[in-house]
Amino acid sequence: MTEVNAPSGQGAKEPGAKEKSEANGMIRQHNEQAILAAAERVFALYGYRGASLQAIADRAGLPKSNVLYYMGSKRGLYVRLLERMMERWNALLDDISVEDDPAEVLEAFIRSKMQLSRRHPEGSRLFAAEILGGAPFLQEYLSGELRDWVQSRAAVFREWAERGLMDPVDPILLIFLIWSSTQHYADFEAQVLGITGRDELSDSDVEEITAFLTRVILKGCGIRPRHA
Amino acid sequence: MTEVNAPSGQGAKEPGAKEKSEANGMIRQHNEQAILAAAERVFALYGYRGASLQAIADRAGLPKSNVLYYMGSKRGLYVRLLERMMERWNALLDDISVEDDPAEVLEAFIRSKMQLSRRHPEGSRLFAAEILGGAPFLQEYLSGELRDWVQSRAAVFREWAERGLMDPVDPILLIFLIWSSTQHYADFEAQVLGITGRDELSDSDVEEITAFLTRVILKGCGIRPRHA
DNA sequence: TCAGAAGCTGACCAAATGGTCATGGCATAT
DNA sequence: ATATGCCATGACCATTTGGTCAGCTTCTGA
Repeated sequence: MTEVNAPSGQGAKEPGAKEKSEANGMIRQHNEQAILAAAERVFALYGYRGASLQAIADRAGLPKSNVLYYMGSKRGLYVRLLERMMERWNALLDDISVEDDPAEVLEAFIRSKMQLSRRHPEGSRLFAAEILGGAPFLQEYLSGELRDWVQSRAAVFREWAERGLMDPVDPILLIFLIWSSTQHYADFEAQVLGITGRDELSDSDVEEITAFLTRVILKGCGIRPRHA
Repeated sequence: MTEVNAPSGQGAKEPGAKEKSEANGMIRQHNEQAILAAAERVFALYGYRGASLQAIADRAGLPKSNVLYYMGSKRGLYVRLLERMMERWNALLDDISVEDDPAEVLEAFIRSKMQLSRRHPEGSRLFAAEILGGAPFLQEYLSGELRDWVQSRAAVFREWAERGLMDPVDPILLIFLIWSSTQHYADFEAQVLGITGRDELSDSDVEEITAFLTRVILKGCGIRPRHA
């Protein structure tokens, strides 16, 4: 269920997080959204420790107390953002079967991962910062849920290889290759923009990158570009 | 010259950084090394803002004052680490010519980049954290020196493509692909270990990864695996 | 032997940190 | 009107931050 665990200490009471029956005031929803967006940006930029509630509050246009009022604590806010990002991440971990077409599956895989990086660059960077810092909050998720998912996907890839539909490459390394090469365009955006001399990536840039990665990776694994 | 520029403010006097003629005391050298190593780790874990001099001092086994005494300021220490990392990085940006063998060049490229991630994981993560935070200190380097290097390499790749030695893929995207897929094993080490269930990557693991990346990327670009 | 420099560090500082709380505003239901 | 509950926030707190400095020890050269 994508449960994020804190490395120590138990959760404090969080007034804003207790489901509020329903019919949340619009003001509340609006403010919560503003805080979450601001926090995602600030945490992504500075990491968990480097981020300050003051900076988040400023960016959300609210007093610091208000942020605490809604989110309870810095840690709670951070965990909530991580969980939101893990949900997005999980949403594209769809199921596949040995009967599917390798080319189609891998292309969809690359494309949806690329879209995730593009649609939620701040969230992607937040995730990256968390891993970079040793994944103190996500360790359990990584070695649990996510690991299982990777293993099951790897089994399918291996079966494909045995049926001669692709080269017998290490399927886990292949997954890492796809993750890293797509994630790169969110996490290292500053580098990409600096080197290419742009000030942002357009939709067509992203399309081109997706096509490039699909082409090179599929060919590199000996997958014919489309089923007949 | 790999000069790192601060985003604002001018450098303060740094007693420890002024070249000390030569014959630096062994104590000094030892302490400086301890501080640099500790700082690299702490900055990599928590980012620039999240890192505290106290944490660095503790890890180096020295009082906080001593860290300031050697390094002058937090900013100075950080810049120095970035410069050291950029030097290592530059060391593997060797020259190539259109006459070289594509397979050899790309394999060496992948291998040396992989070695960098392996030999200096903390430095790699420090670099990643800097880029993640928008590259406030490295922007100039990225859009200057590094950009030039990329462009010159790209020209060679294009020429190879025209001679039919490789597919006509976008050379810049190819460079990004190699950077991201190798960098991944330093920056996302926590994820890689969590998913594979190991507690560290052995030399043979690294060798296997290098072989995998070389194989897939070369084949993916239509480069025959070795010159005759 | 001794003066001066270099190495080192505890005490201290203003500023910023995450978090608490008493209070005030403002709707709706009585 | 008046009471009730949520919304909102300024004032405040202990702790930690990066950085300074006076004064200590240790080394070096004459």
